[in-house]
Amino acid sequence: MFLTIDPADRRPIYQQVADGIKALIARGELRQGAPLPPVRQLAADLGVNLNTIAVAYRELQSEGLIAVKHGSGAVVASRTSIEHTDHELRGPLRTALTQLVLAGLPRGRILSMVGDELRALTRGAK
Amino acid sequence: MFLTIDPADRRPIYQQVADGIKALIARGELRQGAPLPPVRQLAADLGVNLNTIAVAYRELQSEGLIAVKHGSGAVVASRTSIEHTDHELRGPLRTALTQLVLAGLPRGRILSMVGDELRALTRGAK
Amino acid sequence: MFLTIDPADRRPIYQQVADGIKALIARGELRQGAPLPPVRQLAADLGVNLNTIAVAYRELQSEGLIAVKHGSGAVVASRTSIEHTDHELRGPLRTALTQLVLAGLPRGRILSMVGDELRALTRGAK
Amino acid sequence: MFLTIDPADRRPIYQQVADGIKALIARGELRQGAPLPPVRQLAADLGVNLNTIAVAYRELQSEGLIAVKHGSGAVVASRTSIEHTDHELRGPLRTALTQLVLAGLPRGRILSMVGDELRALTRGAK
DNA sequence: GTGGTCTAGACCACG
DNA sequence: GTGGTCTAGACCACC
Repeated sequence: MFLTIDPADRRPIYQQVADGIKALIARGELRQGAPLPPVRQLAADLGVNLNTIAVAYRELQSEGLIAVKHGSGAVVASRTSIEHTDHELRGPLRTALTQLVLAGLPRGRILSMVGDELRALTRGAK
Repeated sequence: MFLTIDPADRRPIYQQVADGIKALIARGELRQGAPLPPVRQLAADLGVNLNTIAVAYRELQSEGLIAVKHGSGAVVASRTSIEHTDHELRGPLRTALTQLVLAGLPRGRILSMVGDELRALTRGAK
Repeated sequence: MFLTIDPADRRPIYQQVADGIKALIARGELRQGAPLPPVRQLAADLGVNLNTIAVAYRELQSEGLIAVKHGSGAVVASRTSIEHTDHELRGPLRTALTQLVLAGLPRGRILSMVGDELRALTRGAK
Repeated sequence: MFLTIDPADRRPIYQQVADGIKALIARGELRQGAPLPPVRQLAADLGVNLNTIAVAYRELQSEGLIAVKHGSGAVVASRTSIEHTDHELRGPLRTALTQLVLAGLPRGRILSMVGDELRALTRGAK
């Protein structure tokens, strides 16, 4: 599990953890049925509070991305697609792109950046 | 001024307002020197407290996007580019794209979505 | 924490607090990683409202001088240098020196005053 | 009269005008008894409201730097030293120096900057 | 008229 | 316990 916490990141820690795991799933590094590390271990590895990890797992579970089996840990769910409205999907994308445009990046540079990221994300999952 | 507050959005209201104005600037709907609505009016329009808008304006001012002239309102600043590290720019983009991939959208669909948004953002600014 | 509010000072309270903390950091009395007092405690100590301190902390955070970790307090950031244009730096210096000259202080007296202050500021930071 | 208004400057306009005139006096470009431009003319030259200039002149008058003779305009007063407590003088100097130190400028660079400014300020007045 | 600041007090989010 | 956000309402500063 390659997860890192960035103290400079403005997102709360639990969100960074949840987003990080989502990225691992999207990228195919965590496949369906694969076990997630125990809450206690991940908390120790990242040096954060146990509750923080628990909250992250709860978010993933409520989105249907992982299945938590009491007593035997959590595994990646079989269906790993999240239901979202078009509005919910476009919002963050628009915000991210706005930031890039305001930073003065030319359109071509932005598109190649998107291509890079997208390639990294869809490589494992094919 | 087309700004909306989404109660379901987890960002604080003042952030939604600031981001919304950033988008308007990036999109060219608010050009350099254009006046922003008075704090009190925008607050009334959106049905929020005056202070909430004031916080949004202060953020925009500290980022150099708007110039607030005490007593005569706020206008879009002449230089509207924000400095960011590559890391700060890639993070939100990666998160947004991850969400799209997890939603099961095919790569082509994502790329056309990005194209749409980018076109809307860079149309006005030429 | 030696911070004082001067009612005769024309700067707003939150600005005095932010400037005071900047001085403590510049002077090395608050080193990297050192915890800042909780918002509520500092507010009580200075006899001002909680929000006033919160605004000061937000300014320091947006300038990158402190890192605020939600739920566990604020600490002095690891990189504590602020970016400024030469123009932004010279302005306040010129204004301050003008005041000294107009007060009739001889050049030698002003230079020794600057030396005093500078020594105090760069002593702790080595 | 070489006075400029900087919209990016956070000081109110009347303060910029007053400070600018103080600098002209300190630098000796405006000597004792020299006439100041009429309020209306200066307002027109700078493109600001008439009241704004009036407020600036009022500040200069209350500090004893200029003498306003009803009907015949304002002139630089004969005694152009301002009474200030040591505290009032050191405050702005400390704030300006703190900014320089936090910007990461080495001590030598700061001292030469002070020397520059001081030389410019005391050149005319000797 | 404009924006800026501050207070008191409530409630939420995070660790 | 920490900080964050929001409200209502007051008063001030600027143009």
